[in-house]
Amino acid sequence: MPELPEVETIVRGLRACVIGRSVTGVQVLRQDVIRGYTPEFEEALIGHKVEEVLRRGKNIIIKLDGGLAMVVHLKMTGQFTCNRPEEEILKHTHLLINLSDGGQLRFRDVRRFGYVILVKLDLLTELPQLAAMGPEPLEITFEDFACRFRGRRQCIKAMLLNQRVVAGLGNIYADEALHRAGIHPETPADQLSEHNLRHLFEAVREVLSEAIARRGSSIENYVDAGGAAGTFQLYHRVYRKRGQPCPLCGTPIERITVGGRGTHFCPKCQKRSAGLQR
DNA sequence: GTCGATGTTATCAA
DNA sequence: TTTGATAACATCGA
Repeated sequence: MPELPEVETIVRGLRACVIGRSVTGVQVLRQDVIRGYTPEFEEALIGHKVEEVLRRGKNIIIKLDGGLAMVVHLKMTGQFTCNRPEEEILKHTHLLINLSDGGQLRFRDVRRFGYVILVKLDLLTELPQLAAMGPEPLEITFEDFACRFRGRRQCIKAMLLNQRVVAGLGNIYADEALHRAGIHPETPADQLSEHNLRHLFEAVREVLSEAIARRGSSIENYVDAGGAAGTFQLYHRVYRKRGQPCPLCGTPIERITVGGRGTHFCPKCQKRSAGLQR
């Protein structure tokens, strides 16, 4: 479940081991993880040098010379690591990319929801999933953030998960941010006060920044580019903590379903009428 | 052995 | 327009 902090951690790790290296070999072990795969995929990559590694929302973007870009989405269980070629190739590894310094990039995904796309650089911004994506929460002003929620009736948790509203939040950080902001996840967005929106904005930025500093949350599969787990799961306050005491008030955390997703919250700290408080 | 839950997103139906 | 269900898939625990 790599969300913004996990993908950011991977991207930072990747930069150190791929920038300036060229692709010397490509092995596709499972074609169906390469979106729009053609037999030219391997050939198209070979000989090209990595110039830049970027993150946009939960997407990894690897820019190569010759006007080429590789977009990777890890969805739920994807891993993107930089290895030594002699390391054991774990089950569910679908793509190997050899680099000119002897390193080897590996894409592994148990459930195969994730994917890799190769596009021409000038078509990158036209990829639908990138073109429609909302702003980066760590790069926008409060006003940019707030105006995306005002006047919308949908419940706030569902909106936070919508990548077209704000990029990069997933189930973990949506739940954690709402708890920090003291907002019930089912609150319709248009019922949030300005104070609520302000607090939510700060909470989102705070939880994402802290999670990046702790190299992400490792719940099931997530590892960074070097294969190491993150530590922010040790600081979760509500996510997957049903029945455990709220760190603020001691009330047992509850779990409900919102927008089809498991949702964790403190019934005392996150009242539905949050907008009327304070 | 079966069933449900897991979490992301595109797609389709209402 | 919006919302909700479903499918893609493997694994784990009850």
